Amino acid sequence: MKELSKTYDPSIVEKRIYDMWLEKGCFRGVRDPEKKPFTIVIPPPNVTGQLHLGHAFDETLQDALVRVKRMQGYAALWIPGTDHAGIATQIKVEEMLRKEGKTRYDYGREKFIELVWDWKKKYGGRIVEQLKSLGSSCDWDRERFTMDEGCSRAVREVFVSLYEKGLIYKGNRIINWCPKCTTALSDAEVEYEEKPGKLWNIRYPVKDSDEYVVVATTRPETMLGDTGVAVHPDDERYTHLVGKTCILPLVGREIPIIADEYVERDFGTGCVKMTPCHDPNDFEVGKRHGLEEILILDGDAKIINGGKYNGLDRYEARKVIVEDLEKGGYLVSIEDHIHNVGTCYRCGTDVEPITSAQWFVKMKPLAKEAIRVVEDGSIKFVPDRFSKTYMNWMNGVRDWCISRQLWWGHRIPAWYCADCGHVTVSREDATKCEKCGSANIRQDEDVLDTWFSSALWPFSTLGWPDKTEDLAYFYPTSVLVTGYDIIFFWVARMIFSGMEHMKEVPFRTVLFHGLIRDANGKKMSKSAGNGIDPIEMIEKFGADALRINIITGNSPGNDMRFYVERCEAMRNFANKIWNASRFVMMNLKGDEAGLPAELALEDKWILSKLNALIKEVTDNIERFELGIAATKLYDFIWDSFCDWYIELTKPRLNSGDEAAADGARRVLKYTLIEILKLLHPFMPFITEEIYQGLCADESGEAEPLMVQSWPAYDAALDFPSDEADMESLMEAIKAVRALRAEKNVPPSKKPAMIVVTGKPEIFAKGEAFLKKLAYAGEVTLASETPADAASMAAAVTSDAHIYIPLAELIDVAAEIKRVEKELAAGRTNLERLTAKLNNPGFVSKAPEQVVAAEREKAEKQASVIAKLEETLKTLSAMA
RNA sequence: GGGAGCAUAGCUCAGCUGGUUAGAGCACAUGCCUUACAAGCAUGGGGUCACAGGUUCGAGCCCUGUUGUUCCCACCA
Repeated sequence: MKELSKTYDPSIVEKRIYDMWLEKGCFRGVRDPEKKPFTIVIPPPNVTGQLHLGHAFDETLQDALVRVKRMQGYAALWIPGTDHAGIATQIKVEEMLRKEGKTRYDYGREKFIELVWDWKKKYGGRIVEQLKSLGSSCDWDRERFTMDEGCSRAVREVFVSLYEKGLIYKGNRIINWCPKCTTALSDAEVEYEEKPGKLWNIRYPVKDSDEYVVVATTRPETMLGDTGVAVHPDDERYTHLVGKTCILPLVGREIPIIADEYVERDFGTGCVKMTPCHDPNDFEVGKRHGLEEILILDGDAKIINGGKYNGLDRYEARKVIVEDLEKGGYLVSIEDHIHNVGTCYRCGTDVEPITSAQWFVKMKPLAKEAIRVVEDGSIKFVPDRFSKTYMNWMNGVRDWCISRQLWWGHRIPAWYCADCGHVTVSREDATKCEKCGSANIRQDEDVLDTWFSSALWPFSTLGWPDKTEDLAYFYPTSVLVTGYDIIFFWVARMIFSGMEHMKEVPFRTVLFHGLIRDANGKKMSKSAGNGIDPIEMIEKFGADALRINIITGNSPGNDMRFYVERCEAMRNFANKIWNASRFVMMNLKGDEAGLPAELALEDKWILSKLNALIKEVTDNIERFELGIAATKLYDFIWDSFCDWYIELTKPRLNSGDEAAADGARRVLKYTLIEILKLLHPFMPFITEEIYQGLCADESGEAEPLMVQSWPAYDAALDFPSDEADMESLMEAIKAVRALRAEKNVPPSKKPAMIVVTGKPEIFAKGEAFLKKLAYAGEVTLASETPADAASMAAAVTSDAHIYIPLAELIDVAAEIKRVEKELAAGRTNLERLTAKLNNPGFVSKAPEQVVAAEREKAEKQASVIAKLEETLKTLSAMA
């Protein structure tokens, strides 16, 4: 045993404990045929990122699960790593260059990529260090990076194999384009935002006629790319115009009027301008009708192919074009219109739909298995409602645009032959065209979507595409813990990737958590300045306080608000545990091992409660109800153990009866150790620190708590009747305390107490407790009401009637009022219970236990009422 | 337009399979420096569990509807 310092200082302890775990290799995931594997892969944070509360939430849940399973004897493995985060990282480095007045083009591709790697080496370790400060028990020897050699090989293998299966293709299609990041985006990377805008109604004259059609648009500049006007085939207003052409204002181009069912007759005029290159629907219609495709925006969203408007930014062009339309008499009206604008999820810029040659993953065939495994429960979502979200998306999934016009990322392994035009897609870097053998080939400039590599994470981190032993042992992973906000980006893509390449689910269960918001319920963000830095919380309150704060009071999938005050409360909890442990240890002799042969009533009470706690907490964790488990631990430790049991042991510890004191010491130690084990997954540092002190041998060493085995429920430690007896005593103590508090009797005043009870054997055991916890002087047990009862205050419980002579404090009138109030409440309750018990439906249909419990309650209540009535009678006689 | 969540104490939230008189933290009130802890102890006040129906012996929990609120998906130009 080693003495604990007077106060707990997490900033010193946490570092030391973490290093100890590392040094002893406690985090290592080791294949063991005797054990069952339990695997978690970390959702890789952006390598350039900083730890925020979202990560803290994520990592804490994972760490708690891994630590529990490790203690339960699984071969637990938690694989850490980081994501190269294509756009995010490239933007960061480009921002750095901009400060020097440079762009990536000043350096060129190769040099720029080198700069990013330098940046990664310099700052990539930061987030990893921050994860460690949380106490994450990752196997750091297996740390991975989505662009390391192995992951890159996996990406290459997946790309080529999907290409060979015809599941990856290159096509000219409408994609989302971010003009600021100058790259294509996938559908998932576009965030829609409702913005107030305008609807411009524009008149398009019909050729060789004085008729015209009026079309509406929210983006007038796109008219430069109009190559048709569409009406509904059954719309009689326009049937005579179908087949004719109109003259595009300002441009003068002759464009056909076509009929297509896509058009809603009831919206606006029922005429729609067709801009195949800049609207996904128009693109489809255009394909059906063979409309010309005219691209009018370049990568920076400046006008091209637009005559005099060329070179104007899209929004400048909009202004000028509206002015020109008005001047030309083409503008019919302008209406206010709220519409959903797609914005880039990385930079917030409005995205433009643009036709462009990009690489796509064909989703329909891959979705099939991905749907099946969630439908048939091979993968379980917690909470289950997210499976619905997932299904909706997967059922309507569209092809995934995977090419990005960036430099930082996995370059697409496709080489174009300048001689024969053939595209060589290859696992090895191609040096010649696979068709004509020409060396005049050039690799595709684009890189893959970041999420393409993260989709492979559950198996690429285990060595795939090699058939490694790790892969055979640890795959599929057990649980994936992540926020519901990346269900499409990541979870869905891992599932179909796992099914396609491993023919097996990537994980059995997905535990979704919500977002952490600020105290006002707003999303935390740097720009809003409302972010709370978890590192600051750790420094101030300790990692354990942050962890348990995040875990308690939250149920799976729900968002939570972050309150610094709660962190403080949990720091206080840590302090409580610390001090309780100090108390236990300062009383121990050091030779206590195991439970004593003789257990006192209070020992049986705490052990029985502990036993129930073990069962419940284990069950809760099994069901991923970590918040409930943590709350139960909090209540047990603070209330049952500290506020009651420790106080209950004090009489024995100080009694001078060595056998009795030894019994108390053993139970204290036993219970504390069990508590430390149960709490360890949630508060790993402080529990380990205490355990190291408590269990240190002569050399000052102890096996780490984190590798001890998880407490088990033990039927031999169930003492239901002793539990009830103890609680009867506690009830009496509380009643006396309440009485004293009401009458403002200070603890220094220790009046005699006469306990009238039908259960003297219990109260005989409880005499010392009444003295210690209810500040009693002399305690006398009696079977009859004392003759001078009228001059005493009385605390009444179902098993006892405790008379306290506090003559000078007795205000008969007030006492009568108090007793009457209590009596009224008791009668109301008894009526309720009686009504229930007289209800034949209840008695016949409710389970026996429930009925018995209600009956017992009624009996107790009746007994209390009788006692109160008696008291009232004596009081009345005095008045 | 489709889907989902939430609505419980002054505030923030728990409430696990329907079963006491609905809990916690913070805040509030009163009294205590009781030899582990004032970052503490004890006691107390505070709730029509959004509303309306229904199922059930029994509903905060299950069903239907209503209102408010948040989010996701779709994108009628």
